[in-house]
Amino acid sequence: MSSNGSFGPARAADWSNVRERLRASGLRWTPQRRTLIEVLSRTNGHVTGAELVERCREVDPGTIPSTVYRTLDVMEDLGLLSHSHGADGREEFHVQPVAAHGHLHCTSCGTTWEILADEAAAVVDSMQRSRGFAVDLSHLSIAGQCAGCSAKPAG
Amino acid sequence: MSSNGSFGPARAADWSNVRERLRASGLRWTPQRRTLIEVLSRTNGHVTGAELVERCREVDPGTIPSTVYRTLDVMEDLGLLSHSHGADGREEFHVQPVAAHGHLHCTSCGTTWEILADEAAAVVDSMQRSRGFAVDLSHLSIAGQCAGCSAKPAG
DNA sequence: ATTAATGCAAACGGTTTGCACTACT
DNA sequence: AGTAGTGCAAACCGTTTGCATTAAT
Repeated sequence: MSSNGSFGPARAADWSNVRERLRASGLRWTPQRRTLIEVLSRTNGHVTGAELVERCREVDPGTIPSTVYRTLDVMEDLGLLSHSHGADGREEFHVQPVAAHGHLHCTSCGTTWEILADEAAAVVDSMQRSRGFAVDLSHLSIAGQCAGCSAKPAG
Repeated sequence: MSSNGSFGPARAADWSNVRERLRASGLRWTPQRRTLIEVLSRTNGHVTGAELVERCREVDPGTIPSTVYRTLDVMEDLGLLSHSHGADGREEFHVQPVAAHGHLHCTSCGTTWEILADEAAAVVDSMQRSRGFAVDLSHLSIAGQCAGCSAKPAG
């Protein structure tokens, strides 16, 4: 599936050819899409749809939510994005560039970290063994208490 | 935490004494709460808030959503319920009786299974080791493809 | 008599949809 | 010209909130 076996510094996807990719599918290149791609290209990790709308507005104040969501759909079809649901239940988009990863969410301090493949190996392997279940790392979501918060007296 | 060390047939929580539990906290026993408890008492596993509202309506057609949600809050405070977020991002309530467990969701067929503590040990241990992170099993959510769907040619 | 809880209705927040209009190709 | 995409506004869906009223204690 992935072409590189290691998980070194994640390389960003090639947003520069989205235009051609769209064309190839008979789709179009518009200013609004350009704006979203610009935003996405400097994003790595996860963002909610609402966040993207907001960031697009910084670039183009006239940004319309529905347009953003529709374009996000298209980007997902192109394989440049994927989405899951965050700890608060909101849609959460992942910029594909970074190796597939899950999330670790501390319910005490609210911080979220990424879990890369090697760290998730234990989960992936055990689910495969016990159930024959193929874990989708990019949808893996684990909640609990981080080291810092576990240490504290729990204020 | 749990009084029984094994994970045999999960036994339902004692909903019969909720009334007293409420009283003990200076809270009240009302017909509406009775309805919800009735519904909850024959529920094991996970349900969404909306589902509970609907089931309550089957018992008492006059059920009001806000009342249900408010009572669910109370039940959670009493420790009889917990909640997390399902694959579709909706609130998902868990009837506590069953040992703490996570969820395994097949994105192909939509089925959801429960992951009990022994199965999750690999995850819990590895996160503890690598990050000092204390995984909250009841919020663990893993998505991917189940054995059956992985086997199929992928329709 | 207290005051927790209810019913109602409106608000909310993120996301989706219908449709006439615009603009990419 | 043809049709994908946009803007807009309204709908949606689950959930939350404010407030006057009701009812458990």
